[in-house]
Amino acid sequence: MEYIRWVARAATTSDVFNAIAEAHRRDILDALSTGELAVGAIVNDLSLSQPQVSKHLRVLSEVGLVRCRAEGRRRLYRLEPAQLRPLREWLAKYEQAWNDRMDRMDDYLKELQRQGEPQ
Amino acid sequence: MEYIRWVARAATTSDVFNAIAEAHRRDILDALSTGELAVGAIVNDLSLSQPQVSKHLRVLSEVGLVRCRAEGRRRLYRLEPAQLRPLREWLAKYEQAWNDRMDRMDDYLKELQRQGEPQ
DNA sequence: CTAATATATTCCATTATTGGCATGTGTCAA
DNA sequence: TTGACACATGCCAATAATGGAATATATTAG
Repeated sequence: MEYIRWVARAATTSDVFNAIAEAHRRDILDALSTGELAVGAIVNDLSLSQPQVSKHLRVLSEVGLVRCRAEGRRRLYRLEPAQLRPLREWLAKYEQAWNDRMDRMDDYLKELQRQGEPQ
Repeated sequence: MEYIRWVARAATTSDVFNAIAEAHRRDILDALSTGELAVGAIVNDLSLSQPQVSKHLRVLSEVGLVRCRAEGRRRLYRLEPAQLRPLREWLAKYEQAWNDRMDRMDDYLKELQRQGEPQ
């Protein structure tokens, strides 16, 4: 009797977090942050191969981070920054923890300062 | 004569972006956002296997997102939210693009409103 | 119509990542 | 000292993700 030992991984649910995990994809988003660009322009700007760029654009497109518009035989991609929202919101949950730490740091510095004062 | 056709991938430079790309690791960070936790507590809270949690904690540790403190035979992990900074900074670059879009949306809504007004 | 251009897609080899299981290591209790 | 407990690590199988090369598709130019 054989048992199944290997379980499928949590479907890579290609989400925004995964999309921006790749440095090349972040580079592409950075390039697009200045405005709409054709695929060829990205290829030149970043010195990546054309299929490489197309594939990364596909991933970015699937999570809604970029949108495409055809102009003649070119495809102009533009950033869709609103889709960074899940990331923003996730990060926001840590603002409090971050501020708390800063407060404690502040208290610590004040304590050092107080101890340095003459009696 | 053989040529090397397969190039090593850009060293996975396990960075913060990769660390938070995994949903389970985000779950762990979320659990730690309430305070220090032992490995066993995370295992119970998230219903993950112990080695699974330890491995994810290792990744998070390597990018500095968590820190570990020994107490007896337990390891207490705590969040190090300051290390989310690269993420914050990267995201900040898109604030402007995001605001611009919001402004345009605002203009658009105002335009709709204006058109709805009687002459 | 044909050729050239721009981009997408397919196929494939390689590497990375994940999770399960087993085991190692350190610490505490009896 | 021995055993139990808490955690880390190593090994392995499966699968995902990346990039290169070739090819398909669509659009424009001549």
